[in-house]
Amino acid sequence: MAILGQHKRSQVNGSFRPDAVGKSVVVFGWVQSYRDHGGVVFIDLRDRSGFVQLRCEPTPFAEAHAKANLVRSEWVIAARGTVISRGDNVNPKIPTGAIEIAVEELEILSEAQTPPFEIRDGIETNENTRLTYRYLDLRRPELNNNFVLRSKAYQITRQYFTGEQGFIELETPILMKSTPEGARDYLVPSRVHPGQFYALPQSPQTFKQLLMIAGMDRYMQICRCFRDEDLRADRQPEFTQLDLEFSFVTPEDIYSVMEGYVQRIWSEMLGYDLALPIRRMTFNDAMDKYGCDKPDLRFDLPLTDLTPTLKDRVEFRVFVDAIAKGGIVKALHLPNGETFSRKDLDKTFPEEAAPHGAKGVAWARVTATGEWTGPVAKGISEELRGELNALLGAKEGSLILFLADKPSVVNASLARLRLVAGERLGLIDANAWAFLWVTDFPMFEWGEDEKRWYAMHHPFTSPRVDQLQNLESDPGSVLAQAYDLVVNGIELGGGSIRIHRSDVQQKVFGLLGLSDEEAQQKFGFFLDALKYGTPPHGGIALGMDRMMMLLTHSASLRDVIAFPKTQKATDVMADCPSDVDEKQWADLHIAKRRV
RNA sequence: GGAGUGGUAGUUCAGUUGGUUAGAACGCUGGCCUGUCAAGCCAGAGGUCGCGGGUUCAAGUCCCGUCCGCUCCGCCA
Repeated sequence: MAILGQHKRSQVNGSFRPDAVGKSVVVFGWVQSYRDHGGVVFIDLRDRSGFVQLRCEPTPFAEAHAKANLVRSEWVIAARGTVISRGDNVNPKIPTGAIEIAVEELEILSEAQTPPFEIRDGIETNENTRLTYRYLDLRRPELNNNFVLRSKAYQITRQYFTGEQGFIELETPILMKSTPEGARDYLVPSRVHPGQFYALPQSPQTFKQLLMIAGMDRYMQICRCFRDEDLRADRQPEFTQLDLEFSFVTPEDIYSVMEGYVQRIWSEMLGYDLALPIRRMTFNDAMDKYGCDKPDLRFDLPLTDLTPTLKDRVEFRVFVDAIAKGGIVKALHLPNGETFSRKDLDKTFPEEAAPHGAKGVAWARVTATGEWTGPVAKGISEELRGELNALLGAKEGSLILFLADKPSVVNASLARLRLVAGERLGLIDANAWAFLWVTDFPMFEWGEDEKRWYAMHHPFTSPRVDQLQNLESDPGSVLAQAYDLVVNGIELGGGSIRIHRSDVQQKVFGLLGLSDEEAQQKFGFFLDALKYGTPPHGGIALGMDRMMMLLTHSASLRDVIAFPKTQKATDVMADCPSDVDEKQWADLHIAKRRV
């Protein structure tokens, strides 16, 4: 007689507690492990919720016991029996450890091959093997639980925005128009229109703005976005954004709604009480003090610009040359400098800084009398040294790291060294949450390669209204009404107040090197729409994958995406991308190029 | 496009200066065992050393090329 069909599942396996003792129950699951004592057989039966121990004795249920002798790891079985107390044999290490199920009937639903790796937490397995057998990797409790949490976060998100804050959830197209600027598009060839292509959205940017023009007022979507760029531990080619757009708002209104959101999420997901308001810092301050636009503020260790102090007063060759070429000299002051060995100075630090363009890392150690030792010491007068000690707060035992180069290299290198040093000095509290709004980004950055301005955020971002007059005369000085939300040094999201005037939008396109004709061809529909009564509006998008990475303390995005891609953007399980039939090529009017 | 790192049993790894039959742990298979819970004890099976080429009397080990995973730079409005 079959259990499935005759009986309903009583409860999930991880939920059994002493109050269930005496109940007749039916459970389903995978065999986590079996322990055959010759007589009694114990089976740990796992499902998504955890596992419960089954006890199979030869009498009086001989048939169930005989089947229990056959089962192996990862077989799928059903069991019917009675919950009993374990008496003196309680296992305090597991939630269901006070009880077990005395099995009366056991049914084998599915046998299983021996899996290529054990389905347990804490098993180190090659990423390639894990991804090839992703369905088995996902069966591991730790990974499995990430997706239970992800589902919970989605539910809280919808409740907060659509249930409480007046947003409506709307969908935007996946097949859309390819746009210039920004990341490389994934393209989809059109069968109906030979030689023409759709693009997958990098983000639904223009559509959500059109929804504001359409009077939707507040829009929310948990949407998939696609960018055909190279991958990182925190970057996948397809990823999920919480996409939001608000009408009739200032940045303050958006900060306020978002702060309420992250406070709610961190509270309900982790029981963490986030103090509001979230700290703010301008882009310029972030670059100046921390060398990057997403500083990890779980610890301080600020950078100090020494250029004005050193200019014309220093003989150390590297500094002199850098300043002469228009570069800068910045320092990272590390208290407890004795933590760092000569090997760190000669090898670790230069190797960490090199990928960011640094040709070397100069250093000085500070003695009890305020003297310096190390390569920099010679070129610095006693007076200047005293000034620098005061400026940096350096005292006995301090280590000072110097970088001299063009600003981009100095900042990127020292930002990296700051993280390395913070970690080595034990300054990073793994349980801390350092939230930060980075504000006042520049509108444009200069691109040397094509000798033109690029939008730092995106082309729809509004400049500060009081700087509109400088848009053409001095684009580099104009600040954007843009903001990023940073958590522990990770960019969780970003957004801006948008341009809602057709003439300003056209002017910005012009600055980005789009002729009126091109602008009309690429964005004509959008420029037209702006002319039909556009509410002032703005929005933000949060990376849901990155947020789950933070909430689950995962080291990689792959641990919070069910079916992620490898670093070469492939799916090794399904073997994708792959060849397609000649017929498909023909249907799409595409010819293979001879290579 | 570039840099680094790894690829040896099903899994994680060790493998010395190039030298006998490539090892360990876990897993797997069989046996024993009625209170285990990462069960225990006994026995056993299991290898294209990523792939191709080269040097050598001899290559897991050295050289060249190539493929794949991961981390990073470039790239990511």
